[in-house]
Amino acid sequence: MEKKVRVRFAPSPTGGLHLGGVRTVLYNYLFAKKNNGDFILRIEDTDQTRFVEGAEDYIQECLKWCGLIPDESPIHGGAYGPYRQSERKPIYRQYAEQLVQQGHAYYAFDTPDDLVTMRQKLQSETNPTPQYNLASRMQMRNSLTLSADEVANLLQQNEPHVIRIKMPDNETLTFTDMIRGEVSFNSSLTDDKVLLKADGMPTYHLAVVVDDYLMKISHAFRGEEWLPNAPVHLLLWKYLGWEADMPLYAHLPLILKPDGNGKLSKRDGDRLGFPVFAMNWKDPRNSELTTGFRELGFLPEAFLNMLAVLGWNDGTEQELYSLEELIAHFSMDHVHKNGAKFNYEKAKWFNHEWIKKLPVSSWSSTVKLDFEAKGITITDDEKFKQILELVKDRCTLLNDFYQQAGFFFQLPQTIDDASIKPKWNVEKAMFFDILCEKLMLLEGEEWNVANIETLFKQTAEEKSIKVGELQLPFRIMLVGGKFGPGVFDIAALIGTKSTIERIRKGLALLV
RNA sequence: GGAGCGUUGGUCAAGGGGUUAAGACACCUCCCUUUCACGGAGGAAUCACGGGUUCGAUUCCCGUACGCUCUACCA
Repeated sequence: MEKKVRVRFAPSPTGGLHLGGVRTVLYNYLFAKKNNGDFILRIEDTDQTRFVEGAEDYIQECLKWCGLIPDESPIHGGAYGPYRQSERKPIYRQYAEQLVQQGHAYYAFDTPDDLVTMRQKLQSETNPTPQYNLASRMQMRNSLTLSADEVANLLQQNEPHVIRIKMPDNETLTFTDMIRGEVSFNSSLTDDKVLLKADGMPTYHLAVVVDDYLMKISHAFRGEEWLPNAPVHLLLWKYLGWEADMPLYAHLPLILKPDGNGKLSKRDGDRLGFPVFAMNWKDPRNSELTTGFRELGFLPEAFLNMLAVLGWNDGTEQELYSLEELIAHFSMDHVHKNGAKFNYEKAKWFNHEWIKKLPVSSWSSTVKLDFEAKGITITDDEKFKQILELVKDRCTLLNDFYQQAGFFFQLPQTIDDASIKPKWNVEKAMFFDILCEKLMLLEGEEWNVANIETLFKQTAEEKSIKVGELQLPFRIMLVGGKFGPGVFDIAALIGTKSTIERIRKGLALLV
């Protein structure tokens, strides 16, 4: 019987959702969609000490912004709930106990101090990080070394304990990774990982296996950092008797820091001046705010597109993909094996391309919000869109529009008169005076780009001044600096009154 | 230290025994534009090293180097 493709989104809510996390979710999503499968959003909150208040909602909001999950929360829906690991505690205990009974796991009563002591005792030049493994387990306080009675007694007395897997001696464990092909490990080299913690919560190792089985997950994608732990998971599937149902694993390459080497971290973003989180994240523990791609003015389309091709491509020259196109083109065998350095310049390029590609109406409301936050009220939406259309070629981020188009709605705050003054003279002042008078005569429909330009050039000719020498002063008077679209376009859009007002203000400043 | 994984221009990368080794970002030059962009034309720049296998390796194999990840009652 063919198994339905079912993948999971399993972010851990320990604060923020970084690029790698979103990309893992994205590949999960693309693969599921491509194969008409389901996906499940599961919250891995097994680590209560790092679990952060509000992070769960944050993760959902990020994924909604990206368009990867529908508006109604999938955490609470679906047939395989509950989806929070903290709500599944009894389930994990049951399987952990089962493993103990089968002899594949054991109770360990060692205190944290005991572990430290063991590590110190065993530490040597050739073994800098001693493990709780077949070499040391028989010297520890566990159900392998204690008598059955003692163990029963300790359990009876609620003595704090964990359940650890008993790694077999010298077995070769092999599995096929969707990206890397056949990978094998020697079981002796992995330690006896804790499966169930003293607080009754499972570790990731137990939880993923149990959840993946119970939720009938067919494919599991996760970061490459999990590869060394795969043998533990493999063994668990085997010991629990579920080997036939084990999902296909894909260990995704890491996203690396742009400079130097190593995994990209939040700190790198702060240090180098770019975001690493999808959205703004305010850590409730210290009120520290980390800016996200969304708030910086990224389009979700661009964000996803950029992430998708950082580690995957379809073998063609295409670089711009919509979500639909990604679904159509995505294939796991084109996912790279090696990590990729994140390049913020390229990320911005993607955003610029998407600003140009998407209709203005699909993002104008976001820009409108930004304008309003900066004190500009938009009353005429049509005109607003017209303006955005005019300046979008020179905007890389949504937040750039304020700089590129704010002057359409308010007089320039400052005038870069230093750029005019060196070449300013009486003749030019007279030109602008005359220009104002002439411009005032243009009424109604006559106030358009072509007429303004003609008038401007005619007047320049009459005064025998080169048009080029007059355009820069005109621009600066209108917008305040050396930026913005064509001067005549600007004049046409801001209207007679405002144009003349700005010229007069400029002239007054240049006297 | 050990294990696993990786290594094509500065970055992202295509290709995968015979190629002028695609393309994109960034960079440089020029054109367009008397702002800045956009757009157009061009340029510089790459197969980590050493051995095999082969008529022929960037491509396959083995080593070496380098990098990364893991080596927790974190995920």
